[in-house]
Amino acid sequence: MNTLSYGLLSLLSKDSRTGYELMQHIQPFWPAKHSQIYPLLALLEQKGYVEFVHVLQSDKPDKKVYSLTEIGLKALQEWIGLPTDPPVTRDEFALKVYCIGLVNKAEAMRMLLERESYYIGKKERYMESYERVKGQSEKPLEELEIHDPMFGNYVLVRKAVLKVDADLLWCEWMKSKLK
Amino acid sequence: MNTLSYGLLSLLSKDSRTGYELMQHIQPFWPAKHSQIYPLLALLEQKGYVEFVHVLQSDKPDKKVYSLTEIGLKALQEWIGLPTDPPVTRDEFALKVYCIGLVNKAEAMRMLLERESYYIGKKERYMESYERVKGQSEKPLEELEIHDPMFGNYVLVRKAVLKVDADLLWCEWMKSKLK
DNA sequence: CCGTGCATGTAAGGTGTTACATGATTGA
DNA sequence: TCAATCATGTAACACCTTACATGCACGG
Repeated sequence: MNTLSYGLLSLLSKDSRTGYELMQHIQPFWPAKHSQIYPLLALLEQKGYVEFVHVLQSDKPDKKVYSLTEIGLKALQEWIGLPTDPPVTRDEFALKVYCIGLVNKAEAMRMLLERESYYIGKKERYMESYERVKGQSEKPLEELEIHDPMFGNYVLVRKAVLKVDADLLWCEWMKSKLK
Repeated sequence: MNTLSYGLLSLLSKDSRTGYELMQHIQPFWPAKHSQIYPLLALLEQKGYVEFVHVLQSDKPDKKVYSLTEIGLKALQEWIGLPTDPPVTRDEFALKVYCIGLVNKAEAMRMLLERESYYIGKKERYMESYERVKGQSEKPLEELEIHDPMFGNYVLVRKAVLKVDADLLWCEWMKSKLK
């Protein structure tokens, strides 16, 4: 049972989902391709942590809708209390910034602006998520507390926005350094 | 030639270093173990991107001090201009936060405080790096510009501090949510 | 007509971690 | 005395990405 497996259980603790949907929704937390997820779902099913129903579709391909079982829920709850690995980030851009003196100012500025617009796009998508969470929540977001179903979504969107704001602040600061 | 290989060239563009030192200094940008670095250095040497001298030591084990060659520098400069992969972060804690409603408030608070003290420790280490950079720089840091040797270090420490401050801000905000 | 989305799966290859191997010095 | 640091390397395993495979519907 690796972290990705528990991540899949985490998502399934809120909604029943297909492998395809799980693949899409786990990206912000733990990027993974479908080729990694489908075999893990088969394993989780073997262990009895999840079960699925076949749903036949005529226009689209048939699908398997997975849901969490009782013993899957127990495994998930145990995992939450266990020691948590520190986050790991790998950023190719940081390596390039380290030796940015090897290129001229104009080239460095071009790279920075490209990265900045990447962060701007990310921020836009986070704001959309924020609106979606607001729409799906019954209470105003500030009143949500730990046992509300949208609590996790809410606090994680907040985390993502704070992070991308820090990145954008750094870009702004960097631009003044490259003038 | 993968990203880690270029990362090693990036570090070597500033100083000649042993594999062991490269392993230590690349951690903040691109975490890697020595078992991954030593074989890559051998490959880079085969390709002529780096060269090394044996340095015999009596008290400590002998070492190989690697440095960047002319053609290694050219390869590095070309890579900088190439499209840059987006950063990838995998954070087990975020997955747990997503379904944090499965545990009680006290347990959630315990986990949050643990993560907060992890960030506090990180911030301390970044402040130490900041002081080290300040000590090694000839000019005041605010006056450094792109072609100064400490520029990369300076702007990356700044980036790391902004990031960890955002994380600590989120922890503070979360604590009020769990009261 | 061509690409994208939906939906599942396998195979091969590249990347990253853990463990094995050695051995002197230094500090707790 | 036990662990950590320095210093290199290999082997086995786990994890992740890319490519192969199929096929219908829909929009540009």
